Amino acid sequence: MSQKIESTNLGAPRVCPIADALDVVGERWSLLVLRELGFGVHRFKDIQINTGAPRETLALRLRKLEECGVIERRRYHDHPPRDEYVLTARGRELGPVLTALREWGERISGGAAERGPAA
Amino acid sequence: MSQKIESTNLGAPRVCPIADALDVVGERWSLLVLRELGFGVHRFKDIQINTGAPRETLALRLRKLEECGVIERRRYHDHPPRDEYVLTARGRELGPVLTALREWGERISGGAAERGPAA
DNA sequence: ATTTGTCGGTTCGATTTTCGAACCCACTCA
DNA sequence: TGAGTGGGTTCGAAAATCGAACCGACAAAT
Repeated sequence: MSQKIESTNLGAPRVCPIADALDVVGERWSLLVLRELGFGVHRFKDIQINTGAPRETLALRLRKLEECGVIERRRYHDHPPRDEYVLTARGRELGPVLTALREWGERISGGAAERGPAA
Repeated sequence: MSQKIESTNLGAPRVCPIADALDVVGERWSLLVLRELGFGVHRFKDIQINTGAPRETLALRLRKLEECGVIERRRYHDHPPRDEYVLTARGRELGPVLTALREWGERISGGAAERGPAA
């Protein structure tokens, strides 16, 4: 971040791909959901326990991520209908975000690193 | 993300550096604030306009980021007291997160890339 | 000299989001 | 048969965010 960018005060919020990305994955729990999928955890109950997300919020997040093409559902049981969730190619492209967050998080907590998704 | 990780259901949310990182920067507006500082925008009013954050929320975020050692205040005027905000070394280490988000955001929106902070 | 405008907040009620408890139904298992 | 599981949904409570208004110390305009 040594590159200096002119401040841009256009009187309106800056239009920026970072903001676009955060519109999709910036809500509470979304990135942790994606972390779990990357770890190979795909079922609602498991995602819910591992992230700590409340079930309704998790259901909302999964729905939104699916609508945005980041994840998709796969039926693993028909009676009753049971879906698991997997990353799409687009979702997998968020790997570098998660990796960067993990590396920064390791620095600030200085704790034991947990094996995470490789970029 | 080709590496397969065993699911871990310990009955409690997973302890993970990603979650630690999101505790610091995962709140609404925080990463956009850091984006602005990386762009060389340091003053409250400018950050506020460029991010679109409401002023109270922005004040809260700046305070928290300062407490977490991600940013610091610098006095640029004494009467009245006026501070601007700069990234600490720790804050600059979030560059890869912002870069990864930008790159992903560019993919999903397919729009014109805006010059952003270099990692 | 006076008035208006700017800045960086703070205050506060309204709105939105998140949360936790309870409920639902279709199964599976003891 | 009754208890448990899974993936939700419902709903009121709690928390977070928001937008409007206010504040005081200046600076700029008149």
